[in-house]
Amino acid sequence: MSIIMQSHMKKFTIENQSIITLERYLPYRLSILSNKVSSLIAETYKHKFALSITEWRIMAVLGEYPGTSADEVSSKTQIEKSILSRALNKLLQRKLIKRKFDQDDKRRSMLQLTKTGLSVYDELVPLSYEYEKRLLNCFNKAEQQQFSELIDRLYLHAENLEPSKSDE
Amino acid sequence: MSIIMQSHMKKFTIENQSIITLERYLPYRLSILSNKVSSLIAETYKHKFALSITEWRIMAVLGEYPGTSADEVSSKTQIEKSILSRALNKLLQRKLIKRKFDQDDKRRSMLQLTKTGLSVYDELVPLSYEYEKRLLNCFNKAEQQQFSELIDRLYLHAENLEPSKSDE
DNA sequence: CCGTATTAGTTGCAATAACAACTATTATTG
DNA sequence: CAATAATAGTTGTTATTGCAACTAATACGG
Repeated sequence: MSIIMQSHMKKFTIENQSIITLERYLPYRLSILSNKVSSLIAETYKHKFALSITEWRIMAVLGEYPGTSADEVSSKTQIEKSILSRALNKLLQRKLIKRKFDQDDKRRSMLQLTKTGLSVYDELVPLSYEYEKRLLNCFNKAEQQQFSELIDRLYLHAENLEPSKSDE
Repeated sequence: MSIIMQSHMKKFTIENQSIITLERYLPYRLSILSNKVSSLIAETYKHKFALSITEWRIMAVLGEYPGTSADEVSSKTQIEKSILSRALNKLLQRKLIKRKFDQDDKRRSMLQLTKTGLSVYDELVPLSYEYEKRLLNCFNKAEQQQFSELIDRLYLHAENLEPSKSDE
C-alpha cells in the first residue's frame, strides 16, 4: 500500500473508493446509530423510572432468567463487572432486585427481581418492545430479517477477528 | 414464586412472539456490536498513538476537512461540545492539531492537523480502512451494500421518530 | 491436606462523560 | 444604537466508565 499517499490527495484515490470519510466509515456509523437508538429508547423510561440503560439491561436479564448470578449477568450483557457491581447495589437499594448467596458456593450470588422490580419490568418490556417495532418499521419483513442476520454475522466475525490486535 | 411466574408466562405469549429476550433485542445487539467493533479497532492504535476513539474521530474529520470549526466538528461527529473542547485541548497540547480564530468572527475557531497530526492521520487512515475491510469481509458485496443502506435508513428513521418521547 | 490458582464480587482511582452555567463575540430588532 | 438573543467555546460539577488491585471462597495438583 503505497497508498494513502501524502495526506490530502487521498480523497480522490485508489480503487475509486474514497478513503475513510468518517461519514462513510462503518464503525463510526454503527456507533452513532447505536447511541441514537439506545438513548431514544432510554428516553421512554428514564424519567418515569429513573433507570439507566445499564440498569434496565440488568433487569431485563433478571426478568428473563431469575436467579442468575452477577457474573452470568455480566457475560450476558457484556457489562463490565465493576460497573455491574455498582449498578446492582443501586438496584438493591431501590429494592428493585434482591440477592442471596448460594450456600453451596458462597461467592455466587443469586439475583432476582423483587415484586416492585417485576412490576417495573412488566411495564417496561412491552414499552421497549413496542418501540423496537416502531424503529424497525422502516424496514419490511425481509429487511428486518436481513438486518438482524447481518448484525449477528458481523458480530461473530468481529469476535473471531479479535486476536489481530497484535499483528502490527 | 407465583408472582414471578405471572411475569414469565409472557415468554410464551402474545403473537407467538417471545417478548424481548435481551439477546434478540435489536437496540441491545446493536450496542454490543458497535462497542465490539469500535474497541476492536481502537486496539490497533490505542497503544501506539495513545489516542482515544473520540480523539481519533476528531482527527479524522480534520484530516478530511481542514479548517473546520469546533462546532462543525461537533455536529459532524456528534461529540458533545464540552467533551470536544477538552479533547481539542489535549490534541493541541500534544501538537497534533493547531487552531486559529477567525478574524472576521472571533468566536469561530479554525482547526487543522499539524504536520505531526497529519503523519499520524496518514498512518491511521489506511490501518482503520484496512481493518474495516477485514471486518466486512464476512459479507459479500451485495450484503455490504445492503447493510450500509439499512443502517442509513434506520438512522434517518430514528431521527424522525425522536419526538415520540413525550407521548406517554 | 497444603500451597497455589481460579473464580465471584468489591473497591479505589484516574479518565471520560453529561449537563448546566458561564464568558465572549456577533446578530437581531424595535 | 441599546437591549436582547443567539452562537462558539470553556469551565465546574457530578456521575459513569474502565482498569487494576483487592478480599473472600472454592478448586486443583502434588
